[in-house]
Amino acid sequence: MPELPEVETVVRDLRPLLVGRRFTGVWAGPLALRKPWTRGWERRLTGRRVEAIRRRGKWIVAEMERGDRLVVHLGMTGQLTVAPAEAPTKPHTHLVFDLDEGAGQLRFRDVRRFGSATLFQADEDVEAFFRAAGLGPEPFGLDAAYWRQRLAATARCLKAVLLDQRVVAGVGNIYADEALYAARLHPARIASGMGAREADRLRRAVETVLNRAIERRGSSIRDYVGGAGQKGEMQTEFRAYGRTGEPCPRCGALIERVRLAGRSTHFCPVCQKKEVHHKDKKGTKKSHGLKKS
DNA sequence: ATAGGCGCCTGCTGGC
DNA sequence: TGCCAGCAGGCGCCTA
Repeated sequence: MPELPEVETVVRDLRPLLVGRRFTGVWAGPLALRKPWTRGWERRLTGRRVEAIRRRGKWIVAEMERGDRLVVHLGMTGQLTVAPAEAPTKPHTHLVFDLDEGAGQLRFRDVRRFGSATLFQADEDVEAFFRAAGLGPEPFGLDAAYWRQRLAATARCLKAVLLDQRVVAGVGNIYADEALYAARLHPARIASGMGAREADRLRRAVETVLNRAIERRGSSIRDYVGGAGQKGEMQTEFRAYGRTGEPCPRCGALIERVRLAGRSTHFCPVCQKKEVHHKDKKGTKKSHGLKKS
């Protein structure tokens, strides 16, 4: 569920609730998450203060005093929230951290258990972990050359490239579709066949879509909530994702759904042309006015 | 090396 | 009403 905007919202919500607080008790349920929980974690975390919390791609990193790093991934249905200690614990809650000074509890809930929580000893270990996974750069402020180069280097379709966390970290299925729609690029286009201008359209569309989603506090379709438990609003602004059979907001053609890179993919078959237009040679720069009727 | 497919989990929805 | 296939915001492992 959570892509970069959702994870960013969680981190921003949690920051004032967690930073400076101490874990006074730690509990883990019996069901395993995606990665085995670190041996001796209760002892290492109990009594420790949270110094900072940050995001990297779709990962959440809580920086603990004395160097330990708690690294959380929300998978598809993960929720990381602070709640009052007396609030009922919902089903599928797998980790609970008691906070000092009546600040409540940090709780990790995850119905499908595709999420994970891992304890590292130091920042260097977290960085080594991200490096081993090949985690790519954050998608903001990248130069055009980076996109052009990464797209040129692969014969995969655009949808697959956007979902690849090694190319750019943080884009998932929703925002891949929304960015391709905004850039008017067909998701099945082969990445290496992109022109420089198209590559730059995609670069800008990814940034624009993600920034807008952060402003709207992410998308809540089913499970997603921010760090204080409230839903996001971006789902009301989807142009392509989940709108199969509805009219395209730009041209009125019906949004189609196909399967690409193993994922449901939504696009407008008219605005997002599969074949490249060769008409933008020199003279006809502003030819987009022609596609009326 | 790289690209595609499957499995991991649970819950919900739509069609028969 | 009931059942079951299909689907879901992600990722890692296996194979060709």
